[in-house]
Amino acid sequence: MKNEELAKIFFAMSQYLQMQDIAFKPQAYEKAAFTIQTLPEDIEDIFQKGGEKALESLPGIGKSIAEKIKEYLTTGAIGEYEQLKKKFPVDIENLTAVEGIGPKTIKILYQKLKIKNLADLEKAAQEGKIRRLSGFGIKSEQNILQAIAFLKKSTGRFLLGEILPVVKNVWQKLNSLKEVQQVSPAGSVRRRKETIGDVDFLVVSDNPAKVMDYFCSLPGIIKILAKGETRSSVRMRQGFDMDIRVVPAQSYGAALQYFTGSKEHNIVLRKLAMDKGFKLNEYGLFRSGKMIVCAKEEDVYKNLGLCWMEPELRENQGEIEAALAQAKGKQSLPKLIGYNDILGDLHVHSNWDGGADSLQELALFAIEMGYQYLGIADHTKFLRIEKGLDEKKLAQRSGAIQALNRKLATQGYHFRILEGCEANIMPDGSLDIAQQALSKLDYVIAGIHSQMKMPALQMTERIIKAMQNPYVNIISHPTGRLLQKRDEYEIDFEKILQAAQKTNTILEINSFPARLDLKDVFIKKAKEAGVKMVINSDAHQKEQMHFVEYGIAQARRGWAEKKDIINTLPLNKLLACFGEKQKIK
DNA sequence: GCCGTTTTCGGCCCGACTGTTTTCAGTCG
Repeated sequence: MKNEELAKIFFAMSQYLQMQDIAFKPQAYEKAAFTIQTLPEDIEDIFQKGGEKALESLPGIGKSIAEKIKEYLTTGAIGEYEQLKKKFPVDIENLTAVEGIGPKTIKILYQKLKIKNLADLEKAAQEGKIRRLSGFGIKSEQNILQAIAFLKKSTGRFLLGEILPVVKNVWQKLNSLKEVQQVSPAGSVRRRKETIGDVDFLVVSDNPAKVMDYFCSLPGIIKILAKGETRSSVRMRQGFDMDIRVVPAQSYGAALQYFTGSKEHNIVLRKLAMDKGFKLNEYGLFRSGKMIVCAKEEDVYKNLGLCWMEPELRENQGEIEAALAQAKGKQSLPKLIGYNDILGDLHVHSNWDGGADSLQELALFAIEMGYQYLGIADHTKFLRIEKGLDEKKLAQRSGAIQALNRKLATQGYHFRILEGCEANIMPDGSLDIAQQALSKLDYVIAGIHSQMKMPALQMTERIIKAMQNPYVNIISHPTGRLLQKRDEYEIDFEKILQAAQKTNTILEINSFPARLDLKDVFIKKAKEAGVKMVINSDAHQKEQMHFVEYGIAQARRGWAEKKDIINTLPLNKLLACFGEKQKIK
């Protein structure tokens, strides 16, 4: 998959063009880069199937950029990019990663001090050479050193699962201030993106100065990056930044819309506003200089002729068109699955395999969460390291589960523990445990836990073969990615979807913060293909069952509705749904 | 360089904050 490489090149070209003060082209390259980066398909496939014409049909890609993509795919390089690199032999990607350093600064630093990379930059700053340049001073030099130090220890982005608990805590604190009338997180946290760069809070207050003081003195702050009357910015110990903005009450709706983004969503929205004779910015919606009060976000959308939409949808992936259609009376926006719609978790590990908690502890925790059922999906024997169960142990566990079900029933709980397992899919697509043992379970999950670097064709066939097994109901973490660590397997997702549809196999949305697998664009594709999904926590200790919130968020980002997710079904219907699989045997 | 139900030319999102400057350029979101 060359998507990421190409996106990187076009981002770099955008920077190079900015260095040369060229207008508008940089944005064009940036947009193309973004399109490629978020493309669900392999760009090489698109080119092979439809040639340059197919490339040009992608948003932000025209004749010139399509030609460059072709050049890269056929020759492995882009001539113009190579020329730019020769002209400015600088490490753009890493230098722009330094906060406060942009293309113009990079150009000056290269021309005056021959700075090409991070090491050069750090050295020059340490030697006090930067402060002597016109336009720079001691402060800018110090900021560069601090930013480099920050860069060195931070990965730049954080998992939603790491950030959201901190955000909820700060949110609660701000909410309890009497000077605060309204407060909400905005930005990618509000959209529940899988990784977060920094956090934005939006506040309405009758005493902004007090709020700023309070915010800048929160525990866990290691640096105040900016403190103004309406905006402040701080760096947290964990390594991420938090911003706060105070806005007037009559601007709150517009501001919340604006700062929630995404950037791409907003650009389209502002264009739409302009077309209709409005001007839209963070302060409100204006018509010939007059502000139309938008105290609520709904007001902004309504005035533009759109329905309000959930923040998780705002990625310019068709939601604006859908909201336009919906405002005209056509149900087009999805009715997203709610955060309380899940009735049970079907992927939890007990202490029968490597999990931390007993069946009873897990069951009681699930009951506390309001679940009606809980599926125990312990590993099977291939995963020795996780103490995977063999046929004999599975049979023993069955006795324990049935006994516990009886005990819970006598205690008056309307709750059922389901017997499942997470079998390992071997390289040839077979499972690591006897069919006979699987036939006795309520349901079976199968997943890949080894040999993840197979070529696309083989890997796809491997998963499809597992789906063809009449006992396999669910494929766990179908693409195998680990955020910030490991890419997804090489697979042909379209083929996987076709097979899932044909075999009545359910695809998992794994809620583990580093997995969130399926990813949003794949969820959307699965939904469109009519393939059912299940949102599971993959908990190895009971508290991790709360991870399901991240899985639901991911499902919502993929436009999933309640009807697309099988563990929103009551128990009898869920079991009937598993039964569908057996019919094809 | 891209784009088009006012279009194949002439537009392209916009404001706060910083650090350096005396009026603004660069960066960021």
